[in-house]
Amino acid sequence: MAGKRERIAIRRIENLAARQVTFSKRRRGLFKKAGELSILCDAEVDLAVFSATGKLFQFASSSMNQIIDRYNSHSKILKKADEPSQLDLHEDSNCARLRDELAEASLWLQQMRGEELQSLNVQQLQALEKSLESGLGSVLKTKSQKIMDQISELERKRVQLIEENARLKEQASKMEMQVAADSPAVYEEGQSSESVTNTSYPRPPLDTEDSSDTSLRLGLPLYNSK
Amino acid sequence: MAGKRERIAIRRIENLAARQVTFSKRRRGLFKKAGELSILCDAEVDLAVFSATGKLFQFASSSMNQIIDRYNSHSKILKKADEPSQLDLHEDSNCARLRDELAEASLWLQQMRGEELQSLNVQQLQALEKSLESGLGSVLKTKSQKIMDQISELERKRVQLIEENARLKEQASKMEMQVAADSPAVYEEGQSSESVTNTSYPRPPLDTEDSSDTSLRLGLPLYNSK
DNA sequence: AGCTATTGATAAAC
DNA sequence: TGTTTATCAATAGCT
Repeated sequence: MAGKRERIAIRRIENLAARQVTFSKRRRGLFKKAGELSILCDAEVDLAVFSATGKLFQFASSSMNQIIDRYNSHSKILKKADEPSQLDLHEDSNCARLRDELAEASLWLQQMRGEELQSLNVQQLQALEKSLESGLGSVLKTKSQKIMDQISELERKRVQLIEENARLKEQASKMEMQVAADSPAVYEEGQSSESVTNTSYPRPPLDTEDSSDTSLRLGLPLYNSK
Repeated sequence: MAGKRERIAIRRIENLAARQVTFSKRRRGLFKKAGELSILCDAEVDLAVFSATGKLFQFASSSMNQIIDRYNSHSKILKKADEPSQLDLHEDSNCARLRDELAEASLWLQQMRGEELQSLNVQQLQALEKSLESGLGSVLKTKSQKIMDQISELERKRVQLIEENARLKEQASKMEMQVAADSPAVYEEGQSSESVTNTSYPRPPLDTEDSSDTSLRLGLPLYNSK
């Protein structure tokens, strides 16, 4: 009949229909397991899944997140029916206001992230676009400034090191001459002479420790939580 | 050896040790499946799990949520750890968490608007930049789509009106001929003839009512989601 | 949407 | 916590 199942690699399913079917199946499985974990282990589990088409599916074991669900789907009615008194009796007006504000803020955050946009009209979308462009501009400006600051700081440290290096080389040179005066037969001047010359034309390898630190913070990601 | 597995009922595991073991195992399983779903189906998956002791575990498939994790998890953990019993302080902890969440959301909204950026490091700024670009892309896409939809709708209505206009003009023409037959001495044909001709070359003023309606929806706000 | 053969998850024991 | 094993549960490929 059916079911010559094979293991599948965990990478994006290219076929659209197959991807949608798998999404539907696995999503239900995930939500089921989320619910089981919250019940079995007395844990709070908040789960949100956005399909590639932007549709939102949400699970929340806590009452607070159930409130946010109100904005999105049907789940409120179901959850409320399960525990009607738990929530309604304990909430004062202050709490209710907080919830509303949070729900609104959440919706705004979603929309700034490009989700839940269908309910907005063209003018609202344009306002959002303007806001995002403006924010992006500030972010880019701040980032540039921070990077420039780091470069300046790096340059300052580099100059400092060069000066220190020159001092040290001069010191070494003096000591060497002293040593040479004590035992004139031995020649070891070549290396230190070259080093002193180099301080006039500083080269990258000099500030090894400092530059590696800075370049990490500048460009490369250190962590990936996924 | 080991492993005479039995099915278990989905209810709170009373034994603490067993509950913790199960929490650890099932949590890992849940996060694994969350990751698989996000990759396989190109979906965004955000998952947060609080243990009964208040420890937070989070998974997020989007870059922004990864940053949110790092940015906020510390305070969340501290806040949660302060609450000893969830039964006694259920109401208070709810409110406290609401306040925390709201504060976090507000900060994020500010930062997405380009404010309060100084506390972020370059890496966080870069993630924010990426998120804003992504959101902006979605907004532009949605806006374009909405505008195109409105144009299509407008075109559809226009065609409809042209057809209706043609029908009406034909009808009028017939009635006129009838009238002319009744009183042949009176000449009034010029106007109607011109109108019929015009249906072949539709002009803007024809769809007055419809175009004003559409331009309103295009440019001016009709609704406000708040 | 249903149906199975398989893979995958995990309860129990160490 | 990590490992192992026997079982149960989820689901890939078909219809």
